[in-house]
Amino acid sequence: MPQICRKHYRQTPHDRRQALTDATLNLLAKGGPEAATVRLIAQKTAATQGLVRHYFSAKDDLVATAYEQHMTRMSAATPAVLEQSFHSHSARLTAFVTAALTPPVSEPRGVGLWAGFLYMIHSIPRMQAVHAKTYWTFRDRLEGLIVAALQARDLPHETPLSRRFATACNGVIDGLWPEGSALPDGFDKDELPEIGLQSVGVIIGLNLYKTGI
Amino acid sequence: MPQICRKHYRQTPHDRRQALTDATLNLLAKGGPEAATVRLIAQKTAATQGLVRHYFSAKDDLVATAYEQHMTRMSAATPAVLEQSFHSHSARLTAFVTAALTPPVSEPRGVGLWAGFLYMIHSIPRMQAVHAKTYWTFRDRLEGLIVAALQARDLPHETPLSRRFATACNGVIDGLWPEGSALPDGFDKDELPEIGLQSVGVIIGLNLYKTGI
DNA sequence: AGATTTATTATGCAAGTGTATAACAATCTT
DNA sequence: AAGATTGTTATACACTTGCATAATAAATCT
Repeated sequence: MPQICRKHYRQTPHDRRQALTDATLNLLAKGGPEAATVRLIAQKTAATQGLVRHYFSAKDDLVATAYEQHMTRMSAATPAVLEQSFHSHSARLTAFVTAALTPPVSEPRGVGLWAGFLYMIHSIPRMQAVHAKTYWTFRDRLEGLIVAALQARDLPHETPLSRRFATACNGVIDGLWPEGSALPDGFDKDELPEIGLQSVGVIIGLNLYKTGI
Repeated sequence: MPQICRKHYRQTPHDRRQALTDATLNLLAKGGPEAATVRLIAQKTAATQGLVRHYFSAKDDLVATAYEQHMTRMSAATPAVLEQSFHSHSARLTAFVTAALTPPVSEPRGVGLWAGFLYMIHSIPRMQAVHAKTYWTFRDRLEGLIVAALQARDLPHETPLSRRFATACNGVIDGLWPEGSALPDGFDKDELPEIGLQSVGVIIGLNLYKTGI
């Protein structure tokens, strides 16, 4: 039934899928689940809705894929700072915590995405698995850094204690960045990272703030 | 055009509005913005969509009213524990923090609601105002308790320091309860409140955990 | 008791939603 | 170069959404 078709460019499947998931994330972050319609996603990618269906079996598939991609990126961003060499284990921990509380990891977009995905985490098993995996991975990595820092100073670091430390510090980190996003004008630029670093330090009993020893 | 109307019961405007906002909150918490449709809300209340429109000028009005009501309840629940008498300022602070990290304040529902409202906080001015007000009120109340507890022990409590303490402690509180909700099986029952209390204590330099001195 | 106001229902409507399908264009195979 | 495959488009469909309206029941007023 379609009579006239314009010429069109053909992109690689990888680029198309990437563009679609990116557009999904952008729309979700800005306007929530209600804004991320298939038509809008297609439009932002200069594609058509039919194309979306061609690359993803359903909308849920697209959204779950986008979530997976986002979490993977986030998970990779924070530990990336550990690639450098540090003069102490405390400095490594400091860099890690700071990275988690400053852009690009702690961008306002992230809160919108987190909120937009929250319901689906409960209903879509695939997303629940991704969430759990990334959360535990992050916390375990944090725990490892904490243990190393404590060990270097001959401080107690046995397992149940270190796990509590990691959970608490993770809570601080997860608690601070939404504040800045929901109340953009409520805090100074560096206020939240500073507070987070100081809190993490005092929780585990090391002075991380400023000195980084 | 309607021919036959069944008998119906007439409720007080207050009850009707209350039932409608309650149903809105329940649906929002469980299924997010997409699930909170006018028809479903009406159905859960044994009402019709026309009634919704009769009591609320538009869906935004209903949702904003529901949010306002939820936040008001939450704001009232935590300070309610302060009605009792305490033998020390530290004990007051301990009770306050504990209340904020245990049900009914820290119920799983709350996270869903918070996530469901997040976008609207940005787009609907009325909701932004409610959010900002309740947040600052909570933090200020927390700061007041912290100052009192520090003062009683002759510890430093000047303004810029106490504000940082309050922001950090608020971050801990806000960071811990979503964890338990997004990963229901990940933590023991009392684990998060304990960790929160210990963290808050160590941040301000008082041992709140267990002793409550 | 009759009139008026308010609450409630039933129904309708235009717009938007995700999904489905068939025609067409670009690329790959041989 | 012809055929097969796959990417791409246009269009249609059934369904849901929020909102609007007219009829009717219940309550209030005088």
